[in-house]
Amino acid sequence: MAIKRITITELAKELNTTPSTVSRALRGHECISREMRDKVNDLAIKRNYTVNRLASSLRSGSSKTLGIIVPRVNRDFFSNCISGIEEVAAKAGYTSIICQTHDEQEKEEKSVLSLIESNVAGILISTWSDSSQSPAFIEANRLGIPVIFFDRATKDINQNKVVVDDNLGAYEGVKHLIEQGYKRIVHFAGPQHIKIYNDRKEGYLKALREFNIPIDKNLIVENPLSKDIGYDAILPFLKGPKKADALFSASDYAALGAIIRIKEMGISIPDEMGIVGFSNEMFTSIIDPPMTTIDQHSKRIGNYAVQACLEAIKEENPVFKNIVLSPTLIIRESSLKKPLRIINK
Amino acid sequence: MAIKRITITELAKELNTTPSTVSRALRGHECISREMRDKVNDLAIKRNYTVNRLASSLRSGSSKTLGIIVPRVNRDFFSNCISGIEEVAAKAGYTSIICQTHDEQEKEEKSVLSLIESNVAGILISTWSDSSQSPAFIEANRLGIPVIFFDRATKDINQNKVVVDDNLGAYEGVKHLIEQGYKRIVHFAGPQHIKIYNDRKEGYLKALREFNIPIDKNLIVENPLSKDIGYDAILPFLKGPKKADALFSASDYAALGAIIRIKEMGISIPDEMGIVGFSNEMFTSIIDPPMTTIDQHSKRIGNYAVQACLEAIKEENPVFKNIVLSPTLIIRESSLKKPLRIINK
DNA sequence: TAAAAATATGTAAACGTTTGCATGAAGTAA
DNA sequence: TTACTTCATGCAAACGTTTACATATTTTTA
Repeated sequence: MAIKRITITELAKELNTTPSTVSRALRGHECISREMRDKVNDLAIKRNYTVNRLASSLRSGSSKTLGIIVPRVNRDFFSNCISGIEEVAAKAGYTSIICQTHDEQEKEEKSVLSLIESNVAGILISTWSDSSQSPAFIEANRLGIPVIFFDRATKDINQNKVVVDDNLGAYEGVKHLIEQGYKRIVHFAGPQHIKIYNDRKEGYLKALREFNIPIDKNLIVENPLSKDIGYDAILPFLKGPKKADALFSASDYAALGAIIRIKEMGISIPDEMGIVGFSNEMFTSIIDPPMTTIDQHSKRIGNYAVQACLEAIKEENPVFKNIVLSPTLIIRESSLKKPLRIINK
Repeated sequence: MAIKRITITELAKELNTTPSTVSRALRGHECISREMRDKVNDLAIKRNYTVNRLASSLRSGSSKTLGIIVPRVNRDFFSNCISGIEEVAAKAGYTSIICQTHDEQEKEEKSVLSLIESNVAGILISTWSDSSQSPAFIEANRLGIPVIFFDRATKDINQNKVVVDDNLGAYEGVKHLIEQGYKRIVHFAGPQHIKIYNDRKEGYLKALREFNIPIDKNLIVENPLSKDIGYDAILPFLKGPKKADALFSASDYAALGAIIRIKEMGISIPDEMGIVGFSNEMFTSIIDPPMTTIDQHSKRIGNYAVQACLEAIKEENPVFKNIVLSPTLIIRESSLKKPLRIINK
């Protein structure tokens, strides 16, 4: 069935020249005469020649493929990062392989190894963070394959990172709640071994301290932050001794679950309960009420990450980069107790 | 900087044997003694050996990589298809390269060519449909690279397809609206050169005919079905001579835009206006009111598509497959005018 | 005990490129 | 004319595997 693809050698034969000349002509090597270059290119088009990247990469040792690893592609945040990466990568002639880990560390390890096997030129990863010392990463480092952590970065200083100032974002969000008059603010904190969640919690604490609001550890819930978990986790805070008047969730999804529960209980948002989420997922603007959240400039993160990666690929002795973007608070109805001032759609 | 990776040849030297033996041992060839096999595997692990897939694929001519092309990854429908594909693909030892076209035909062409250059074993694609005769696909066919169209399939009979019965889905959705007592049903139809949108329109017409509801062409709007477009497109039908009492949208996103507008105008859903969307995007269950929509079993589509692909890769003289799944109507509040009977969450 | 069969390993070519070096032709300077 | 450049192309090895075929060793059979 499979017809063999046409090769450089066949083109060469047909033109009574050699593979090396054809190869050089196709890549626009300047030491090939204009006449020969045109002849080769014309025939290549006529014969539907496509380069065999396997052979090309194998010989040249450089692969024009980037690996992207994310927990899952169907989060707006990640798919926007991916768009940001591909945008820049495509311009530089790179293709990308996308892997999903579903937040499983084992899959992350496997993905990295698989990308190494595929000879990627660089790896862009957003996931289990503290794994920068796991065997797969050590191997990537040993082989000189640059690894760029984006969003969820390792604490390790000697790594390339593009992150958002999560601490600042959380601080802004909580400060906003406090300014709106909320006092007992629940915090849905993610797993604390992941740096972003740790930073968000710190930002939460910082805002409370600054406004002299006593810190109540009972208000801090550490959980994996899914919609369903949010739905359950908010319950203890809706009445009884632990009753709170606001929620700052480190994830929009968990906040969503909470909102569903709160509405079911007939509690009013934002009057009785203010809500601030994190990530500016698409749904936050369309639910009822629209949710205040923190935008992380996901696409820009992708842009910067791939730029850093391409630089690291080029440079001989690359220096580790640490790029920090400032997030933006997007205020919507879910946290606007005071008379309405600004609403960003 | 880059340290060269360890090769099969170096393993061979260290064991005083040859590359061929090592190669066979690593792949568990049965003609290698157990003793040798163990020795090789132990050393490979010790030295962090990873196979070089470029070399391997180049030599063997088979690549264990699949190409996936979708309009965009951040649609629940597509990301679920992708999960469905990867699930099965990973089990069979395949990696996948994901490309986004953003609904641009040129990007689709480029993606296909790029996948061919990357020597993928097969291509799974959901996009501009009628391009099955474009140069890139002809080339893929010529090279014997199986192409599986999923969801958005070409009309061309001689192609592999995994689709949902869009006609049936639309029919069920519209029938449901009629049974609820709605009479003037607007249809947001997508671009009609895309088969799925054409089928959905046919399903809409079929239901009307069956219930003897006169077909009013003014109620059919053909547009690219984004949220913003839906927001604008519903306007003419909310008052005046064209006033309608229901919307069947071929896309959840356009329906969402319409809902936002309808609520802004103070019109009640579902009492004054019933809504049915298409695709069961995640947000349809959480907006207010929850939207009735049609689930396409996206993950299953992915499963079937990759199965068909793997079969086509194996077989010598593959037969074209045409798999059709039945969609499921998910009834929620947006279309329940009559006293509530069933609500699927 | 010789021959045949089975088992384990080695040899060398091949996959389609790229690239350092060599070669030949044409042009320029002395 | 000779020698030195410059320009365009060819030669051949290399990238890291896989694999058909050959060889060497052991076991079985007559």
